[in-house]
Amino acid sequence: MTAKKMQTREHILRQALALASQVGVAGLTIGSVAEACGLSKSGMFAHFGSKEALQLAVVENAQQHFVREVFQPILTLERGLPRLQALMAAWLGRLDDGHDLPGGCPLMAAVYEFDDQPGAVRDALVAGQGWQRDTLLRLVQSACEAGQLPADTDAEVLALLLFGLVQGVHHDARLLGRADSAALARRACAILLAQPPRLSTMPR
Amino acid sequence: MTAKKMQTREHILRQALALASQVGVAGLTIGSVAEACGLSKSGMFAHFGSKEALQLAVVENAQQHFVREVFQPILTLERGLPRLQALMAAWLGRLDDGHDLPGGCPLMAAVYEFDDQPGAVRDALVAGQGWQRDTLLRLVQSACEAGQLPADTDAEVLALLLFGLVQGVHHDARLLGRADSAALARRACAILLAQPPRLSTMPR
DNA sequence: GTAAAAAAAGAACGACCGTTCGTGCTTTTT
DNA sequence: AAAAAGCACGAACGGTCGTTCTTTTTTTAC
Repeated sequence: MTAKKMQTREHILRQALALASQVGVAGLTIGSVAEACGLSKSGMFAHFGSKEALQLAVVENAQQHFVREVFQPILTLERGLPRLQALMAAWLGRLDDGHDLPGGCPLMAAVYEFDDQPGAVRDALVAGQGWQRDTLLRLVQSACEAGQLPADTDAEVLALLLFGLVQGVHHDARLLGRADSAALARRACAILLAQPPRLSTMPR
Repeated sequence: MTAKKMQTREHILRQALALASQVGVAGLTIGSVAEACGLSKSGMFAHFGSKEALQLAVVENAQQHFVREVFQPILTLERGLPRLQALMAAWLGRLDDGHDLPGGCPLMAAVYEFDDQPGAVRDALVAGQGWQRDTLLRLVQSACEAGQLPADTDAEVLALLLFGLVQGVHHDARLLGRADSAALARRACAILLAQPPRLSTMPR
Protein backbone atom coordinates (compact mmCIF):
# COMPACT_ATOMS: atom_id res chain seq x y z
CA MET A 1 0.00 0.00 0.00
CA THR A 2 1.49 3.27 -1.15
CA ALA A 3 1.76 6.36 0.99
CA LYS A 4 -0.90 8.23 -0.94
CA LYS A 5 -3.43 5.45 -0.60
CA MET A 6 -2.75 5.08 3.09
CA GLN A 7 -3.27 8.76 3.68
CA THR A 8 -6.53 8.82 1.75
CA ARG A 9 -7.69 5.75 3.61
CA GLU A 10 -7.11 7.44 6.92
CA HIS A 11 -8.93 10.51 5.73
CA ILE A 12 -11.88 8.34 4.77
CA LEU A 13 -11.87 6.58 8.11
CA ARG A 14 -11.79 9.85 9.97
CA GLN A 15 -14.77 11.22 8.08
CA ALA A 16 -16.63 7.92 8.25
CA LEU A 17 -16.18 7.74 11.99
CA ALA A 18 -17.62 11.21 12.48
CA LEU A 19 -20.53 10.30 10.24
CA ALA A 20 -21.06 7.00 12.04
CA SER A 21 -21.28 8.76 15.37
CA GLN A 22 -24.38 10.52 14.05
CA VAL A 23 -26.10 7.97 11.83
CA GLY A 24 -24.58 4.81 13.25
CA VAL A 25 -22.19 2.34 11.68
CA ALA A 26 -25.13 0.52 10.13
CA GLY A 27 -26.39 3.81 8.74
CA LEU A 28 -23.23 4.46 6.77
CA THR A 29 -23.63 4.38 3.00
CA ILE A 30 -20.93 4.40 0.38
CA GLY A 31 -22.39 7.54 -1.13
CA SER A 32 -22.65 9.53 2.07
CA VAL A 33 -19.13 8.68 3.14
CA ALA A 34 -17.79 9.51 -0.32
CA GLU A 35 -19.52 12.87 -0.27
CA ALA A 36 -18.18 13.65 3.19
CA CYS A 37 -14.69 12.92 1.88
CA GLY A 38 -15.01 14.85 -1.35
CA LEU A 39 -14.56 11.65 -3.31
CA SER A 40 -16.64 9.94 -5.94
CA LYS A 41 -18.65 6.93 -4.94
CA SER A 42 -16.56 4.55 -7.00
CA GLY A 43 -13.29 6.12 -5.95
CA MET A 44 -14.25 5.73 -2.34
CA PHE A 45 -15.52 2.21 -2.92
CA ALA A 46 -12.21 1.08 -4.41
CA HIS A 47 -10.52 1.54 -1.05
CA PHE A 48 -12.50 -1.11 0.74
CA GLY A 49 -14.14 -3.36 -1.82
CA SER A 50 -17.44 -3.71 0.01
CA LYS A 51 -19.67 -1.90 2.39
CA GLU A 52 -19.13 -4.45 5.12
CA ALA A 53 -15.38 -4.03 4.81
CA LEU A 54 -15.83 -0.30 5.26
CA GLN A 55 -17.96 -0.79 8.34
CA LEU A 56 -15.48 -3.27 9.73
CA ALA A 57 -12.61 -0.85 9.13
CA VAL A 58 -14.52 1.92 10.87
CA VAL A 59 -15.26 -0.26 13.88
CA GLU A 60 -11.71 -1.53 14.18
CA ASN A 61 -10.35 1.96 13.77
CA ALA A 62 -12.66 3.28 16.48
CA GLN A 63 -11.71 0.47 18.83
CA GLN A 64 -8.05 1.12 18.21
CA HIS A 65 -8.41 4.82 18.94
CA PHE A 66 -10.46 4.13 22.03
CA VAL A 67 -7.99 1.69 23.49
CA ARG A 68 -5.12 4.02 22.72
CA GLU A 69 -6.74 7.02 24.34
CA VAL A 70 -8.46 5.42 27.32
CA PHE A 71 -6.82 2.12 28.17
CA GLN A 72 -3.21 2.72 27.20
CA PRO A 73 -2.51 5.82 29.31
CA ILE A 74 -3.41 4.12 32.57
CA LEU A 75 -0.62 1.62 32.12
CA THR A 76 1.84 4.24 33.32
CA LEU A 77 0.16 4.24 36.73
CA GLU A 78 0.73 1.71 39.44
CA ARG A 79 -1.40 -1.41 39.33
CA GLY A 80 -4.66 -1.65 41.20
CA LEU A 81 -7.01 1.11 42.27
CA PRO A 82 -5.12 4.05 40.68
CA ARG A 83 -5.43 2.44 37.28
CA LEU A 84 -9.09 1.72 37.82
CA GLN A 85 -9.83 5.27 38.91
CA ALA A 86 -7.88 6.72 36.02
CA LEU A 87 -9.65 4.45 33.57
CA MET A 88 -13.10 5.49 34.73
CA ALA A 89 -12.10 9.16 34.74
CA ALA A 90 -10.85 8.92 31.16
CA TRP A 91 -13.84 6.89 30.06
CA LEU A 92 -16.39 9.24 31.55
CA GLY A 93 -14.42 12.20 30.30
CA ARG A 94 -15.03 11.14 26.73
CA LEU A 95 -18.77 11.27 27.21
CA ASP A 96 -19.57 14.52 28.94
CA ASP A 97 -18.85 16.98 26.16
CA GLY A 98 -17.50 17.33 22.68
CA HIS A 99 -14.40 15.39 22.19
CA ASP A 100 -13.90 14.73 18.49
CA LEU A 101 -17.11 12.84 17.75
CA PRO A 102 -20.22 14.98 17.28
CA GLY A 103 -22.83 12.31 17.97
CA GLY A 104 -21.83 10.09 20.84
CA CYS A 105 -19.83 6.90 20.91
CA PRO A 106 -20.28 5.00 17.66
CA LEU A 107 -19.14 1.76 19.24
CA MET A 108 -21.85 1.72 21.89
CA ALA A 109 -24.42 2.42 19.21
CA ALA A 110 -22.96 -0.27 16.98
CA VAL A 111 -23.39 -2.80 19.76
CA TYR A 112 -27.14 -2.38 19.55
CA GLU A 113 -27.16 -2.27 15.77
CA PHE A 114 -25.19 -5.45 15.26
CA ASP A 115 -26.00 -7.62 18.26
CA ASP A 116 -28.37 -9.63 16.07
CA GLN A 117 -26.58 -9.28 12.71
CA PRO A 118 -24.04 -12.04 12.20
CA GLY A 119 -20.91 -11.08 10.32
CA ALA A 120 -17.45 -9.67 10.60
CA VAL A 121 -18.63 -6.43 12.19
CA ARG A 122 -20.43 -8.21 14.97
CA ASP A 123 -17.43 -10.48 15.53
CA ALA A 124 -15.16 -7.47 15.88
CA LEU A 125 -17.55 -5.85 18.32
CA VAL A 126 -17.80 -9.00 20.41
CA ALA A 127 -14.04 -9.23 20.57
CA GLY A 128 -13.51 -5.56 21.38
CA GLN A 129 -16.32 -5.12 23.86
CA GLY A 130 -15.52 -8.44 25.50
CA TRP A 131 -11.94 -7.32 25.95
CA GLN A 132 -13.00 -4.04 27.51
CA ARG A 133 -15.40 -5.86 29.79
CA ASP A 134 -12.78 -8.41 30.86
CA THR A 135 -10.11 -5.78 31.33
CA LEU A 136 -12.39 -3.81 33.59
CA LEU A 137 -13.03 -6.90 35.69
CA ARG A 138 -9.31 -7.63 35.93
CA LEU A 139 -8.63 -4.09 37.08
CA VAL A 140 -11.20 -4.48 39.83
CA GLN A 141 -9.72 -7.80 40.86
CA SER A 142 -6.23 -6.30 40.90
CA ALA A 143 -7.38 -3.56 43.22
CA CYS A 144 -8.83 -6.20 45.51
CA GLU A 145 -5.68 -8.27 45.55
CA ALA A 146 -3.63 -5.17 46.26
CA GLY A 147 -5.78 -4.55 49.31
CA GLN A 148 -7.01 -1.23 47.92
CA LEU A 149 -10.53 -2.57 47.79
CA PRO A 150 -12.00 -4.82 50.51
CA ALA A 151 -11.10 -8.47 50.17
CA ASP A 152 -14.75 -9.49 50.03
CA THR A 153 -15.56 -7.05 47.24
CA ASP A 154 -17.90 -8.58 44.69
CA ALA A 155 -15.67 -7.89 41.73
CA GLU A 156 -18.09 -9.25 39.15
CA VAL A 157 -20.85 -7.01 40.40
CA LEU A 158 -18.63 -3.97 40.66
CA ALA A 159 -17.36 -4.43 37.12
CA LEU A 160 -20.90 -4.75 35.82
CA LEU A 161 -21.98 -1.63 37.68
CA LEU A 162 -19.06 0.39 36.36
CA PHE A 163 -19.70 -0.80 32.84
CA GLY A 164 -23.39 -0.04 33.14
CA LEU A 165 -22.54 3.36 34.51
CA VAL A 166 -20.85 4.31 31.27
CA GLN A 167 -23.88 3.28 29.29
CA GLY A 168 -26.23 5.04 31.65
CA VAL A 169 -24.42 8.34 31.40
CA HIS A 170 -24.33 8.08 27.63
CA HIS A 171 -28.08 7.51 27.67
CA ASP A 172 -28.78 10.42 30.00
CA ALA A 173 -26.49 12.83 28.21
CA ARG A 174 -27.16 12.09 24.57
CA LEU A 175 -30.83 11.18 24.50
CA LEU A 176 -32.18 13.05 27.48
CA GLY A 177 -29.79 15.96 27.17
CA ARG A 178 -28.87 16.02 30.84
CA ALA A 179 -25.70 18.03 30.91
CA ASP A 180 -24.94 17.12 34.52
CA SER A 181 -24.95 13.38 33.89
CA ALA A 182 -21.17 13.09 33.63
CA ALA A 183 -20.73 14.81 36.96
CA LEU A 184 -23.32 12.51 38.49
CA ALA A 185 -21.51 9.53 37.02
CA ARG A 186 -18.22 10.67 38.51
CA ARG A 187 -19.89 10.91 41.88
CA ALA A 188 -21.38 7.45 41.42
CA CYS A 189 -17.99 6.11 40.51
CA ALA A 190 -16.31 7.68 43.52
CA ILE A 191 -18.94 6.29 45.87
CA LEU A 192 -18.82 2.84 44.28
CA LEU A 193 -15.08 2.63 44.75
CA ALA A 194 -15.16 4.08 48.26
CA GLN A 195 -17.96 1.75 49.26
CA PRO A 196 -17.82 -1.19 46.85
CA PRO A 197 -20.43 -3.96 46.69
CA ARG A 198 -19.48 -6.79 49.04
CA LEU A 199 -20.13 -10.49 48.81
CA SER A 200 -21.09 -10.50 52.47
CA THR A 201 -23.87 -8.05 51.77
CA MET A 202 -26.22 -10.62 50.40
CA PRO A 203 -29.73 -10.16 51.71
CA ARG A 204 -32.42 -12.45 53.11
CA MET B 1 -61.60 3.21 12.79
CA THR B 2 -63.44 0.00 12.12
CA ALA B 3 -62.83 -3.21 14.03
CA LYS B 4 -61.25 -4.93 11.05
CA LYS B 5 -58.79 -2.16 10.43
CA MET B 6 -57.91 -2.00 14.09
CA GLN B 7 -57.20 -5.70 14.18
CA THR B 8 -54.99 -5.57 11.10
CA ARG B 9 -53.16 -2.61 12.53
CA GLU B 10 -52.42 -4.50 15.70
CA HIS B 11 -51.22 -7.46 13.70
CA ILE B 12 -48.87 -5.19 11.79
CA LEU B 13 -47.56 -3.63 14.97
CA ARG B 14 -46.93 -7.01 16.53
CA GLN B 15 -44.94 -8.23 13.54
CA ALA B 16 -43.15 -4.91 13.18
CA LEU B 17 -42.10 -4.98 16.81
CA ALA B 18 -40.62 -8.44 16.47
CA LEU B 19 -38.79 -7.35 13.35
CA ALA B 20 -37.58 -4.17 15.00
CA SER B 21 -36.11 -6.13 17.88
CA GLN B 22 -33.78 -7.77 15.35
CA VAL B 23 -33.03 -5.04 12.80
CA GLY B 24 -33.85 -1.99 14.90
CA VAL B 25 -36.63 0.52 14.53
CA ALA B 26 -34.51 2.49 12.07
CA GLY B 27 -33.92 -0.70 10.11
CA LEU B 28 -37.60 -1.26 9.46
CA THR B 29 -38.70 -0.93 5.85
CA ILE B 30 -42.21 -0.82 4.50
CA GLY B 31 -41.48 -3.84 2.35
CA SER B 32 -40.00 -6.03 5.06
CA VAL B 33 -42.82 -5.30 7.47
CA ALA B 34 -45.40 -5.95 4.77
CA GLU B 35 -43.82 -9.28 3.94
CA ALA B 36 -43.70 -10.29 7.59
CA CYS B 37 -47.42 -9.54 7.80
CA GLY B 38 -48.39 -11.27 4.59
CA LEU B 39 -49.57 -7.98 3.18
CA SER B 40 -48.68 -6.07 0.07
CA LYS B 41 -46.40 -3.09 0.36
CA SER B 42 -49.12 -0.65 -0.59
CA GLY B 43 -51.72 -2.29 1.58
CA MET B 44 -49.42 -2.09 4.52
CA PHE B 45 -48.45 1.48 3.70
CA ALA B 46 -52.07 2.63 3.70
CA HIS B 47 -52.35 1.92 7.39
CA PHE B 48 -49.79 4.49 8.46
CA GLY B 49 -49.25 6.92 5.62
CA SER B 50 -45.50 7.20 6.02
CA LYS B 51 -42.52 5.28 7.24
CA GLU B 52 -41.93 7.66 10.10
CA ALA B 53 -45.52 7.22 11.25
CA LEU B 54 -44.97 3.47 11.26
CA GLN B 55 -41.78 3.80 13.29
CA LEU B 56 -43.51 6.14 15.68
CA ALA B 57 -46.42 3.73 16.09
CA VAL B 58 -44.01 0.88 16.77
CA VAL B 59 -42.13 2.87 19.40
CA GLU B 60 -45.28 4.08 21.14
CA ASN B 61 -46.72 0.60 21.07
CA ALA B 62 -43.56 -0.85 22.58
CA GLN B 63 -43.49 1.78 25.29
CA GLN B 64 -47.12 1.13 26.09
CA HIS B 65 -46.54 -2.61 26.40
CA PHE B 66 -43.45 -2.08 28.50
CA VAL B 67 -45.14 0.23 30.95
CA ARG B 68 -48.12 -2.07 31.21
CA GLU B 69 -46.03 -5.16 31.88
CA VAL B 70 -43.27 -3.73 34.05
CA PHE B 71 -44.40 -0.51 35.66
CA GLN B 72 -48.13 -1.09 36.14
CA PRO B 73 -47.99 -4.33 38.16
CA ILE B 74 -45.87 -2.83 40.91
CA LEU B 75 -48.59 -0.33 41.72
CA THR B 76 -50.43 -3.06 43.61
CA LEU B 77 -47.57 -3.27 46.11
CA GLU B 78 -47.00 -0.92 48.98
CA ARG B 79 -45.04 2.22 48.27
CA GLY B 80 -41.32 2.38 48.74
CA LEU B 81 -38.78 -0.41 48.63
CA PRO B 82 -41.16 -3.25 47.71
CA ARG B 83 -42.17 -1.43 44.57
CA LEU B 84 -38.58 -0.69 43.68
CA GLN B 85 -37.51 -4.29 44.18
CA ALA B 86 -40.44 -5.59 42.17
CA LEU B 87 -39.73 -3.15 39.37
CA MET B 88 -36.13 -4.22 39.05
CA ALA B 89 -37.09 -7.88 39.19
CA ALA B 90 -39.62 -7.44 36.42
CA TRP B 91 -37.27 -5.30 34.39
CA LEU B 92 -34.36 -7.69 34.61
CA GLY B 93 -36.70 -10.62 34.03
CA ARG B 94 -37.51 -9.31 30.58
CA LEU B 95 -33.87 -9.43 29.57
CA ASP B 96 -32.51 -12.75 30.69
CA ASP B 97 -34.32 -15.06 28.31
CA GLY B 98 -36.85 -15.19 25.56
CA HIS B 99 -39.90 -13.27 26.41
CA ASP B 100 -41.78 -12.40 23.24
CA LEU B 101 -39.10 -10.43 21.43
CA PRO B 102 -36.43 -12.48 19.65
CA GLY B 103 -33.73 -9.83 19.45
CA GLY B 104 -33.51 -7.80 22.62
CA CYS B 105 -35.28 -4.65 23.65
CA PRO B 106 -36.10 -2.53 20.60
CA LEU B 107 -36.49 0.59 22.71
CA MET B 108 -32.98 0.48 24.09
CA ALA B 109 -31.65 0.00 20.59
CA ALA B 110 -33.84 2.81 19.27
CA VAL B 111 -32.33 5.16 21.82
CA TYR B 112 -28.96 4.82 20.14
CA GLU B 113 -30.42 4.94 16.64
CA PHE B 114 -32.40 8.12 17.14
CA ASP B 115 -30.46 10.10 19.73
CA ASP B 116 -29.10 12.27 16.93
CA GLN B 117 -32.04 12.10 14.51
CA PRO B 118 -34.56 14.86 15.19
CA GLY B 119 -38.18 13.98 14.60
CA ALA B 120 -41.28 12.51 16.13
CA VAL B 121 -39.61 9.18 16.91
CA ARG B 122 -36.85 10.81 18.91
CA ASP B 123 -39.37 13.00 20.72
CA ALA B 124 -41.37 9.94 21.73
CA LEU B 125 -38.23 8.21 22.95
CA VAL B 126 -37.15 11.22 24.98
CA ALA B 127 -40.56 11.40 26.60
CA GLY B 128 -40.78 7.67 27.31
CA GLN B 129 -37.23 7.11 28.48
CA GLY B 130 -37.30 10.30 30.51
CA TRP B 131 -40.44 9.14 32.24
CA GLN B 132 -38.89 5.76 33.07
CA ARG B 133 -35.78 7.46 34.35
CA ASP B 134 -37.75 9.91 36.48
CA THR B 135 -40.07 7.22 37.81
CA LEU B 136 -37.11 5.13 38.87
CA LEU B 137 -35.67 8.09 40.75
CA ARG B 138 -39.00 8.78 42.47
CA LEU B 139 -39.22 5.15 43.56
CA VAL B 140 -35.79 5.40 45.11
CA GLN B 141 -36.71 8.62 46.86
CA SER B 142 -39.92 7.06 48.13
CA ALA B 143 -38.01 4.20 49.65
CA CYS B 144 -35.74 6.70 51.37
CA GLU B 145 -38.60 8.72 52.75
CA ALA B 146 -40.27 5.55 53.99
CA GLY B 147 -37.12 4.75 55.92
CA GLN B 148 -36.55 1.56 53.97
CA LEU B 149 -33.34 2.97 52.57
CA PRO B 150 -30.92 5.05 54.66
CA ALA B 151 -31.82 8.70 54.93
CA ASP B 152 -28.52 9.78 53.45
CA THR B 153 -28.88 7.53 50.40
CA ASP B 154 -27.67 9.26 47.25
CA ALA B 155 -30.89 8.74 45.34
CA GLU B 156 -29.63 10.29 42.12
CA VAL B 157 -26.62 8.01 42.06
CA LEU B 158 -28.61 4.92 42.97
CA ALA B 159 -31.15 5.59 40.23
CA LEU B 160 -28.39 6.05 37.69
CA LEU B 161 -26.71 2.83 38.78
CA LEU B 162 -29.93 0.85 38.57
CA PHE B 163 -30.69 2.29 35.17
CA GLY B 164 -27.19 1.56 33.94
CA LEU B 165 -27.48 -1.94 35.33
CA VAL B 166 -30.30 -2.70 32.94
CA GLN B 167 -28.26 -1.50 30.01
CA GLY B 168 -25.20 -3.38 31.17
CA VAL B 169 -27.01 -6.68 31.42
CA HIS B 170 -28.53 -6.20 27.99
CA HIS B 171 -25.06 -5.58 26.62
CA ASP B 172 -23.56 -8.62 28.31
CA ALA B 173 -26.41 -10.94 27.40
CA ARG B 174 -27.19 -9.95 23.84
CA LEU B 175 -23.82 -9.01 22.42
CA LEU B 176 -21.44 -11.04 24.51
CA GLY B 177 -23.80 -13.97 24.96
CA ARG B 178 -23.23 -14.26 28.69
CA ALA B 179 -26.17 -16.31 29.86
CA ASP B 180 -25.46 -15.63 33.54
CA SER B 181 -25.63 -11.87 33.20
CA ALA B 182 -29.21 -11.60 34.43
CA ALA B 183 -28.35 -13.55 37.55
CA LEU B 184 -25.35 -11.32 38.10
CA ALA B 185 -27.53 -8.26 37.65
CA ARG B 186 -30.01 -9.55 40.21
CA ARG B 187 -27.17 -9.97 42.65
CA ALA B 188 -25.94 -6.49 41.88
CA CYS B 189 -29.40 -5.13 42.44
CA ALA B 190 -29.79 -6.92 45.75
CA ILE B 191 -26.45 -5.63 46.98
CA LEU B 192 -27.12 -2.11 45.79
CA LEU B 193 -30.40 -1.98 47.69
CA ALA B 194 -28.98 -3.64 50.79
CA GLN B 195 -25.98 -1.35 50.76
CA PRO B 196 -27.00 1.74 48.80
CA PRO B 197 -24.61 4.56 47.82
CA ARG B 198 -24.56 7.22 50.53
CA LEU B 199 -23.99 10.92 50.32
CA SER B 200 -21.71 10.72 53.31
CA THR B 201 -19.44 8.34 51.44
CA MET B 202 -17.75 11.00 49.42
CA PRO B 203 -14.04 10.48 49.24
CA ARG B 204 -10.98 12.66 49.65
C1' DG C 1 10.80 13.79 -19.23
C1' DT C 2 8.61 9.86 -20.24
C1' DA C 3 6.53 5.33 -19.37
C1' DA C 4 4.48 2.26 -16.09
C1' DA C 5 1.53 1.89 -12.15
C1' DA C 6 -1.81 3.41 -9.09
C1' DA C 7 -5.82 6.18 -7.79
C1' DA C 8 -9.89 8.56 -8.73
C1' DA C 9 -13.78 9.60 -11.79
C1' DG C 10 -17.63 8.46 -14.63
C1' DA C 11 -21.33 5.83 -16.40
C1' DA C 12 -24.29 2.18 -15.92
C1' DC C 13 -26.44 -2.12 -13.75
C1' DG C 14 -30.16 -4.42 -11.09
C1' DA C 15 -32.33 -4.23 -6.69
C1' DC C 16 -34.85 -2.06 -3.35
C1' DC C 17 -36.38 2.26 -1.14
C1' DG C 18 -40.79 5.27 0.13
C1' DT C 19 -44.68 6.81 -2.10
C1' DT C 20 -48.73 7.45 -5.36
C1' DC C 21 -52.46 5.93 -8.04
C1' DG C 22 -56.08 3.29 -10.07
C1' DT C 23 -58.59 -1.06 -9.62
C1' DG C 24 -60.94 -4.79 -7.86
C1' DC C 25 -63.06 -7.25 -3.82
C1' DT C 26 -65.69 -7.40 0.56
C1' DT C 27 -68.57 -5.68 3.70
C1' DT C 28 -71.92 -2.66 5.18
C1' DT C 29 -75.74 0.45 4.48
C1' DT C 30 -79.98 1.74 2.00
C1' DA D 1 -81.13 -5.91 -4.99
C1' DA D 2 -78.61 -1.70 -5.50
C1' DA D 3 -75.52 1.61 -3.76
C1' DA D 4 -71.88 3.13 -0.81
C1' DA D 5 -67.76 2.57 1.83
C1' DG D 6 -63.62 0.47 3.30
C1' DC D 7 -59.66 -2.38 2.52
C1' DA D 8 -56.03 -4.55 0.13
C1' DC D 9 -53.72 -5.27 -4.27
C1' DG D 10 -50.55 -4.58 -8.39
C1' DA D 11 -48.19 -1.48 -11.20
C1' DA D 12 -45.40 2.25 -11.61
C1' DC D 13 -42.77 6.63 -10.24
C1' DG D 14 -38.26 8.85 -9.09
C1' DG D 15 -34.50 8.08 -6.17
C1' DT D 16 -30.73 5.79 -3.80
C1' DC D 17 -28.57 1.59 -2.58
C1' DG D 18 -24.14 -1.48 -3.38
C1' DT D 19 -21.44 -2.93 -7.00
C1' DT D 20 -19.04 -3.47 -11.60
C1' DC D 21 -17.00 -1.85 -15.40
C1' DT D 22 -14.20 1.52 -18.46
C1' DT D 23 -11.85 5.74 -18.84
C1' DT D 24 -9.24 9.58 -17.26
C1' DT D 25 -6.17 11.72 -14.11
C1' DT D 26 -2.52 11.63 -10.87
C1' DT D 27 1.36 9.72 -8.73
C1' DT D 28 5.51 7.02 -8.88
C1' DA D 29 9.81 5.13 -10.97
C1' DC D 30 13.45 5.23 -14.15
